[in-house]
Amino acid sequence: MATMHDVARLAQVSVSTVSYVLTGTRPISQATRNKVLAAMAQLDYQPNAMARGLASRRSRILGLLMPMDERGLGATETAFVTGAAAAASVAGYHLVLSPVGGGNLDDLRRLASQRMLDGVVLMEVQLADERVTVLQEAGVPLVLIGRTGDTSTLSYVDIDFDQTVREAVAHLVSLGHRRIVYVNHSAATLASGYGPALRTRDAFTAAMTGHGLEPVMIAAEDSAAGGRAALAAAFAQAPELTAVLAMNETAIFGILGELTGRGLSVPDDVSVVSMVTSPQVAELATPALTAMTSPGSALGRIAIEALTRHLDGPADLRHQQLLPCTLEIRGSTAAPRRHQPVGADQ
Amino acid sequence: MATMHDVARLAQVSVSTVSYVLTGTRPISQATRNKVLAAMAQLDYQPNAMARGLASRRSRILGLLMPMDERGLGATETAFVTGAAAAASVAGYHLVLSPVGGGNLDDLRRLASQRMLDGVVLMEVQLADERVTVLQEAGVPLVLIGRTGDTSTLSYVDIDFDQTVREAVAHLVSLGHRRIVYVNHSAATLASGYGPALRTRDAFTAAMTGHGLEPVMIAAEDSAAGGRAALAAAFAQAPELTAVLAMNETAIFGILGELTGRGLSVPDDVSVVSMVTSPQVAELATPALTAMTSPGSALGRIAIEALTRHLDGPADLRHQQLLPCTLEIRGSTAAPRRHQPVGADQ
DNA sequence: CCGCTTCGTCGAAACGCTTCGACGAAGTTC
DNA sequence: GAACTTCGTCGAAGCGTTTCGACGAAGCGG
Repeated sequence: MATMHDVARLAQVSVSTVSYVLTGTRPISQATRNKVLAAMAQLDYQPNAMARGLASRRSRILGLLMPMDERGLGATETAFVTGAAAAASVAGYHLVLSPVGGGNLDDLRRLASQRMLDGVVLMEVQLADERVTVLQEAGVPLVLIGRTGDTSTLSYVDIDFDQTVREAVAHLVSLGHRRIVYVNHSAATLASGYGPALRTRDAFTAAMTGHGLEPVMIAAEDSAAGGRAALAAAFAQAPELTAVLAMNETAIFGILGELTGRGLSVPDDVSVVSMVTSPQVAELATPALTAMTSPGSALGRIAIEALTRHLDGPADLRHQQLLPCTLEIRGSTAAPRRHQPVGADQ
Repeated sequence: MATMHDVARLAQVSVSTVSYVLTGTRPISQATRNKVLAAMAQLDYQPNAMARGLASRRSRILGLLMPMDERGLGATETAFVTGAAAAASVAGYHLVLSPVGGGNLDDLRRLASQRMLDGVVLMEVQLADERVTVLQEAGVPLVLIGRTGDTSTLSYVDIDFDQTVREAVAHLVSLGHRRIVYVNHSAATLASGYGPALRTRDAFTAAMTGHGLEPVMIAAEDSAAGGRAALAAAFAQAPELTAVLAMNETAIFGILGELTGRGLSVPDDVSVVSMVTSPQVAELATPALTAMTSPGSALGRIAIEALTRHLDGPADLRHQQLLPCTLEIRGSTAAPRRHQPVGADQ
């Protein structure tokens, strides 16, 4: 494996000149540059990443920190990852995937102090997330996917849950639905401070109230069975419901199954909108689900772009951006079969 | 940030002694070791990964090379990734996610020559895969998930498609099915030399022939529509079919939809087995799919373990292992409604 | 044409670690 | 007790870059 010395010798210049050609840190005459470039090509030279990292104190490696507590990633999280990987590659960075659970803060501290990561994207951020503190103390540049409770000082990208819920509700209301039930994540998830669950809850209340409707909400365990149970609970609480808005990607197939089991047809009897869902999953259902499609890979990409801009550029600006999910109308929503007269829900 | 020099000074020993304490390369007396350890703790010392990598010529970084041609990863591929990430973390390695498509072999060459990766796990291996050659030439230790055509010299982990298909067919046959159709990936995918498609095709032929049955196979595009079309083709070719074995995870929901559309019930009229499927996806269908569950995260884990063993251990053995998918019986298979007399299919 | 900046290049000192050879001090062997 | 080992430690030489100060050679204003 050729080193810079070899290149310098062959091109008959000093090592530093070769370095300047490579990094562009100082002006080099065209003639010299060509000599060096030729020598590099001839020797098939590739700079040694470790040496470069040591000398320059920048590894050109970014970390993607994802908790692995739960069993596997959903389609949305996977999209974060692939989007981030692609963007990092484009920006000339490497992306290391670090499964650091919420528990092992020490591992995180160690990782941050190793000076291997130029910066970090943090996934699945909780409203109060200690990992943020640890990383900030270690002085590692940081971008969140998701938000903490106090968003003032940090860079983040997140889904615009407010806007997303508003659009979903507007879609259903415009079809004529008045009695809409929101199926959220489980009570335990809510209690743990899971941002999306909390924000959509509030957004749903606001959106429904805005339309002069009563917000009905049910918590569902993250499973098909949870979905079935939630739907039963929903009917108990609001027998005349005509539409379900579901945040819980895992539960939604249980909801559909239970609906069919009760002899109700989708969308004729009950309309269903799935929130923060990937098209792939939405297409799996029969009928295909009208869904708020999450901007998954865009989130990953934008997070990485914000991070690299921060690292490469001189400006130290923080980047805060919300992306709404986009409404994709498929077969699971329609006007309610029997039009509910306005006010019938009280 | 404290360096080794700081530790050495505080502990009143030489730098090399500190290094030996850290790496265990040479014997160090207990007294000295304790002094050093105390100094490290007091200074909150973390070794600098880049410096260590440069000096030792081992980065403790592994690469996971996944092509990103297609739109996103399926649940099975995602499981590879998370399994690999977790295993790498356990083994004390970092895992970088490199989206190197089939096209940019130069990128791969560059990556391999940067000496940043101690070893590499290659996903989505084709029967004839140039990436393998490139990596071998660069001298990068390599483990495949999947297999090339010539398996003699390489380390790999793969699904045991033979065994998987055999079990799936045996399950259906034991229920009384005689007329079984295999829905494979698209003709284009077959032609491109996609191993799983080719191996399952052959395995299906063998398994059916072994039972004295005629193997009927259909290629389906990777989409719900592709599944619908495939099922139509299947009925054209074998009107009396009572069971479908589907390799194509994407197409299977189309198959189910088309079945329902034709007024056929699953599993009463037609049984469906999904091959190489994750439980999450299998649970999404109604009824939940009987499936051959892919050992996704185990594959990722084992690949990484084989790689790290090769790197850390002295033995230079190659690791070749096949894992079968496991049959998980859910609601989509049953005995055919009208028992087919033996030999009815000729 | 003299002092000034700018340009292009060089040599050398880091960067923070590993590893090799060396070398006393002890312990062993006859 | 002389001749060897073994043990524990040290100093120094890398590992392959980047980066800083320096320094001739031009280019330029006055």
